[in-house]
Amino acid sequence: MKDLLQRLAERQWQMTPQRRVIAEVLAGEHVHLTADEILDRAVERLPEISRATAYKTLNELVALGEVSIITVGGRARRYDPNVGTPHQHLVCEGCGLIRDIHPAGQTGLSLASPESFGFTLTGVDVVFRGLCPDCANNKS
Amino acid sequence: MKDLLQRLAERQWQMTPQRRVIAEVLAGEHVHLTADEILDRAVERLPEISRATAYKTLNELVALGEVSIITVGGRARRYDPNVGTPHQHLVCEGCGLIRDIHPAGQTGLSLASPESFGFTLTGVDVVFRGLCPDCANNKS
DNA sequence: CTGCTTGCAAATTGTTTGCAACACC
DNA sequence: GGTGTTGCAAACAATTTGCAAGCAG
Repeated sequence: MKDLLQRLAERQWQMTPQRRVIAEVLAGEHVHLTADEILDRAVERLPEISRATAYKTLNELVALGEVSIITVGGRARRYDPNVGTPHQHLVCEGCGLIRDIHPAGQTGLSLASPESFGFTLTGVDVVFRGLCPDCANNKS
Repeated sequence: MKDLLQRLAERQWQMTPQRRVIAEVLAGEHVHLTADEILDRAVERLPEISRATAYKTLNELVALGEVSIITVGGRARRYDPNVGTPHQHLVCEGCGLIRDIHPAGQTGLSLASPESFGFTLTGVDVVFRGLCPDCANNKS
């Protein structure tokens, strides 16, 4: 799948320095960051970017469907730029680290119709929880 | 599985009027409420209960492992008293309704070891997203 | 008396919004 | 000049905390 910046260009999304930096931060990291972490990294590259702009940009990317929000326990939302590649998440309950999992086996998790209560299904989120090796060692 | 109040009594959890009301609200509803909704229902039964107490009580129940938090999109956390019975969630993206699903087929969702990055797995959350019949009809 | 629970109010955290200033065609 | 973007500060929402007062053993 194409790069986030490429996809945005194709969609004629108006590019600005602030927006580019946000998109670059999202595309460049393989973990899933909170809005604040994204802002921190964006500020390193472009010190005059403001919090409001970061939030507005992120919300727009979500509205465009180019980024999705994953909420796993913690207080703050995290943003996942990896749409288009179906994947699941593996969350460390110790340190909050989130890894992407690209399932090898059958992904076709679905719901039998008698169980679906008449819902029109649009997606499934799967989150594995556990302890990463580091946290497993440091635990009492 | 036993009732939440029974389990709490067995664990010698100190009972108070406020705590009982919170536990009753949790046990009595089959949907998953936010802290505010729980507080509203608790206030109906016990008007002098305070928000801080509701939060403290909920956090304690979570710490005890008798209630779990589910975070699905929306801003506020929701509390799930239905621990002990493995189940999944079906969330309406229109109105936020959450239903429990007790899977008939394969429950044993697991991770192949080459994919687990050395994590010690403790659980899996599965959330189906879709539109409930009402919201599907009212949609443009 | 001692320890845990409660309630108020204030603090924190995460996110959104109103609005004036700006940049770009 | 009009449309859309930015940044500040203030508003908001959800949750947590400090602390004095209350209750139970």
